[in-house]
Amino acid sequence: MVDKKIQKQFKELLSKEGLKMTSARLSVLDEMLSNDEHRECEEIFNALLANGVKISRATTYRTLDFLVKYEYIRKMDIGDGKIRYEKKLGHPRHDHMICIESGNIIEFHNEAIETLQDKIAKNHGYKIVRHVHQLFVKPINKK
Amino acid sequence: MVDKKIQKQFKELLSKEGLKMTSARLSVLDEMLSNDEHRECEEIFNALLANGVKISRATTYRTLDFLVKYEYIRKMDIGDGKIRYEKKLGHPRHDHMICIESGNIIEFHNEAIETLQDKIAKNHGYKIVRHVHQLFVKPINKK
DNA sequence: GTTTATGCAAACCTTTTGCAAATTT
DNA sequence: AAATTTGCAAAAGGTTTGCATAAAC
Repeated sequence: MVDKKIQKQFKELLSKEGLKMTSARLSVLDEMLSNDEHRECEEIFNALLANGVKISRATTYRTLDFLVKYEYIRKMDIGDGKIRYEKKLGHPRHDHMICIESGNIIEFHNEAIETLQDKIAKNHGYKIVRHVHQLFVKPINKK
Repeated sequence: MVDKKIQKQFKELLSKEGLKMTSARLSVLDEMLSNDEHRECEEIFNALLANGVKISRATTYRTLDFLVKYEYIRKMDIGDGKIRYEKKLGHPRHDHMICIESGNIIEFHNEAIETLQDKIAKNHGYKIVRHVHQLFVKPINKK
């Protein structure tokens, strides 16, 4: 179950938009905050059903959108035709390294790269709003 | 029209796979090599039609796949639900900076970042096969 | 009691596919 | 002549949408 404090903030965000706090929305929030995987909507939807939550795919999609908007979660696209969602709240900033053999997703963060990125944007007269940095890798010892 | 040398190499690559050189394939190659934009299949298909090339969407998709495989072009996905293709042959390695206000795509390259990336992968026991690095930016003077 | 949310199924949109007809070698 | 390619339209796959019913305020 979601922490009471978080639940309260969630309700306030919803109200601010004229939206209602429903059990479906709370279930999706709960599901997303208690899992650190990078999952597709379909997987999240199935996890909810498996936990006995009565919800539809449509509501799952709609709620994930809201959670992305308010930065509870992040939407990621590694270009394989599947969109994944991951927990963002209380999760440190990071980028992704994807093993092309196992499909494993490893998180990394490098301050020096971030600094260089900012410099590049600045040199062109821009500032970075967000970025995507993905390394597709394979184990060193393999051919 | 495509350079004779390139056309010959293209034909050889095709033969090597038991594929035939057709006017449709040559037209797509020509269209892709003579344009530096980052375009969707639909835009490329329409450009071909506008140039009087008789081709179908299906063949355009099929040929783009072949061109990606043999590195004449690159497939890119900036996560907006549209897949774009850009010329790769004779085009230097680069990453992308996308202006979220104008949609403009600016290319950049930074050797120091590449070195850091390689180091990160290596530290995890991996080597990089390819990477995606996209900076979503907005002009500095805007709010 | 109003208003918003939900579930369902249909619609969407881009990409892929099966197959008969056309083109290439 | 044999083999591959093409165009067409249908299928696919994931996401969105319209609408009547249900739930929240």
